[in-house]
Amino acid sequence: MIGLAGSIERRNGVSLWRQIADRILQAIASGDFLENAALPPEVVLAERYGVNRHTVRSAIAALVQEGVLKAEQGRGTFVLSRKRLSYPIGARTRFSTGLQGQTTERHIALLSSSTEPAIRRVAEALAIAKGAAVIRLETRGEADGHPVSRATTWFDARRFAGIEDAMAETGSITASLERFGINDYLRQSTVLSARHADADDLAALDLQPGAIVLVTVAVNVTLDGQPIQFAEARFPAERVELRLSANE
Amino acid sequence: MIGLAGSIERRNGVSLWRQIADRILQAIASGDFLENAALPPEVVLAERYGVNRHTVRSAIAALVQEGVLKAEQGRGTFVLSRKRLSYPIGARTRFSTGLQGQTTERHIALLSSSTEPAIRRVAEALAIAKGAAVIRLETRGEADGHPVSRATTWFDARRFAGIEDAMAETGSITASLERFGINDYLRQSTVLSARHADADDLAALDLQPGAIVLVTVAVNVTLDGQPIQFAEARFPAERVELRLSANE
DNA sequence: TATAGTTGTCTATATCAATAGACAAATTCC
DNA sequence: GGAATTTGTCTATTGATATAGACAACTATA
Repeated sequence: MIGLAGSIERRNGVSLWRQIADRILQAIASGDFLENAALPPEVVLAERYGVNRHTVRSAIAALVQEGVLKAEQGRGTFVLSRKRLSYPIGARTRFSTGLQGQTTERHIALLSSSTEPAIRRVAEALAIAKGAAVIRLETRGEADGHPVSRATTWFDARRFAGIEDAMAETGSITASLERFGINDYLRQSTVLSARHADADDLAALDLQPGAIVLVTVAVNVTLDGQPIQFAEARFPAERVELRLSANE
Repeated sequence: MIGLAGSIERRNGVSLWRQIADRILQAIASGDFLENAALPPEVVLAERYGVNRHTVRSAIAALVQEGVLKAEQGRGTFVLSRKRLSYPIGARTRFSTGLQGQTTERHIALLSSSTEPAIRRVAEALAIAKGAAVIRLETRGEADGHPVSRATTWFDARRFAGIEDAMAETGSITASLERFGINDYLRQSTVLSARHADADDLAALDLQPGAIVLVTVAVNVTLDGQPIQFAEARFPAERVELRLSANE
């Protein structure tokens, strides 16, 4: 459904207020409301969704808490935050350059790093032996101070020893790979899915529980096709959309 | 998070049993369980997620209802359904050819059609005047008898008058466009997001309420760049993943 | 200054969600 | 046959979710 409409389901394990909050977020993110625009009054929303006014209030309260809406007694409820960020995905997907023009500042924060044996899917993606040592980086992408992605990245530990230090210093995957003599790389494959955010995502992305994350699982390769990086990234669906560009 | 793990959130508007059902679905879809494999016993799952056994039972009951699991008293609970379908997206995205090899039969069912004035976003996408007549098709993609997508598609009514009949006959967008002299077309842009399924999606895709859908908004163009089709498609996240291929 | 329109707060009630414990029923395996 | 394991059913209790109605507090404007 496009727009604010679409009906609401009961007894599904998702509370009515959460469903309504989702709808409102969706409408705002799709640009159905201008910034600072007033939402329809609570009574109208309640009637539109066929629920009690208090239920609508719960949804609004959650979004106010989240910083998306601002309620003013006597006046109305107003939209604070803007459209979703549009994150481009293609052969030359790069975090920083992808958000140019939409944000003034962006970087990748290294949350933690570790060395571990590769589980099957990591080993297959990187074309190394199962159980071989890999470096795992836990990172968060930030734009203008807001978290926009949460990623887990694996590198072959033999080839990229110390890449965690490079990441911590530079805040950029591209810059870190340059230190290992890789000046260009391509995205070989991306697989896309979606799910509810787990506790880790919620904390790192500053989400309200119940939020949805888009999940990309990707392999980056050198120009001659050698896999160098395997990553699972989570994007908050209410703040980010993914744009697949035909060119590149 | 990769796997069955990842913790559970309380007081978020999404019930615990729904969150656990999501996790189990995710794990099955990612291939963590073979077909006919036994799930860990309820007591184990309850401990793993830190909830009461009855809560796990609610999650399992929902999945049994949905046809994903089968519970047998005294024996265990078993996985019925298979891995997710992997739907490729690229410059030459086609419904039928994309699922070749994964399914034996697929077609697009026309649910309804209508002619209406173009709203702003449709007009912009098709590069026609706002309010100009467009044909809207409501369709469902089916593979081996199971619904895998639900789409709303718009065409310029002047250029594609009667395309709804072609769709009803052929069950294919590609075949229908051929009747209008279009033998090849490219996907110009795809924008990807995710949200909870609304009532319409739930019914058309045979989903349990609370399910998540992946949403693609795409424009198809002729080889010389003329927009011919604008579409919003919804895919059940628990049954379909989107694969972005580097080539094409 | 009234009045209409809006958000905020309160009380009450019913249903759903989650926990807790106990035991029955079916299966598997010794 | 008997023990261990597993799912199925039942009762009871607590807190979250949703409905209902009434009224207060604040804003804008006629």
